[in-house]
Amino acid sequence: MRQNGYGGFSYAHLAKQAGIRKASIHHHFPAKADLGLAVLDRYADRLVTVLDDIKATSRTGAQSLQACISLYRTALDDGAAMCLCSALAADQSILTDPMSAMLTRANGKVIEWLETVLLMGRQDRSIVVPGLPADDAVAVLAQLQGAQMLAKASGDMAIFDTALSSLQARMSRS
Amino acid sequence: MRQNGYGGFSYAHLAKQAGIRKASIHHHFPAKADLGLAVLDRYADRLVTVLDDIKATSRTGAQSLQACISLYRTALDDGAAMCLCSALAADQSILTDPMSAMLTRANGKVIEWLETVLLMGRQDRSIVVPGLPADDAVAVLAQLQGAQMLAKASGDMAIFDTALSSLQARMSRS
DNA sequence: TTCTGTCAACCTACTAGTCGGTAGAGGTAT
DNA sequence: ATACCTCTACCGACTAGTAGGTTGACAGAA
Repeated sequence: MRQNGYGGFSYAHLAKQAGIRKASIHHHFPAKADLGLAVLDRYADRLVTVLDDIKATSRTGAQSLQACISLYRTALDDGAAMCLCSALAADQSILTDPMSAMLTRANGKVIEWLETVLLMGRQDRSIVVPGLPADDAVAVLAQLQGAQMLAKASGDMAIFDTALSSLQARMSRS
Repeated sequence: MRQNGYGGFSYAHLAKQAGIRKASIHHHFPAKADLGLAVLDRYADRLVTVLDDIKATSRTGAQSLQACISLYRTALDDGAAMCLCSALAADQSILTDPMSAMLTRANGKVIEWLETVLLMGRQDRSIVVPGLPADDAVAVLAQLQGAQMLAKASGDMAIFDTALSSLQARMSRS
């Protein structure tokens, strides 16, 4: 799903990779939407866990944000994939309502996390936050996801870091 | 293509909307990739034209950038669609090489335009440009495309403006 | 121990429908 | 006559999804 989007992967393709038959997947996930929802649910859970781990082991807000950026760069996987939330956004028109709602919730969780990190960074003077942290958090997520898209589209991973240059400029080295 | 991506639209769907048969489209565009390339080519041309028009009728860099933001907001079409370059990025894995190359070129054109606008804005003091305009242009495009994605994913168009808050903060009112 | 029933997991084989693409007939305007 | 365009009818491959059978592990009773 992260490589080809929601409409771009099939039970047949999945079955071949897993070494089982299509029907066996249908046994566990009757409809494609069930599988999609389960994958997104697990993804959102894991993402929150990783982000919370980052915050727990970082001393400054900038350190947290830097680790988050690295996470999104790694998720690019040399242009093969992107963050699931970005990949699903493009296929939003074919998503079921539960999936669409969970996608919004997942994005919301990341935005919340970014907001706390920006607040922390403002307090410890490691990040420059011009406006409301709640608004800026949305802007940062947009820049992260947009950077992934530009890098994936061109196949040039260096674009990812360039697209985050204005964000890096707001952070102090540590 | 802007609504459902490259893999998400079909000759059958297109034929029904156009009121002709599938085969007639194949007469003009033998393969789907031919149609995709033609659409992207025309899109890139028109985009450049519109952007140049904007620059010609704007007095300051900020005015140009503001008009560009409006353009991307309009392109969202209440969450139904997004910029073709963003829509294609998600389907990058199924794009033919010519399409992929043209996508990169199209993004490059926009980045070039943004760079000149940022330079202008820096000169007339209407935009704050922290680092290299060439790098910042990539960052701005990432933020624009990311803002579209977040807004489309949630169905809430207000998210688009929120995601551009940090960009707006760098521009002077006019 | 051994028989029996239950259950999840998996399989083969199939459905209806869609995908991109093709062959060739027929119409139409120059 | 000859391009040019649109059509009907079709192809093989693929899509999600279903029906029904096989396997093996486990639980309880004789």
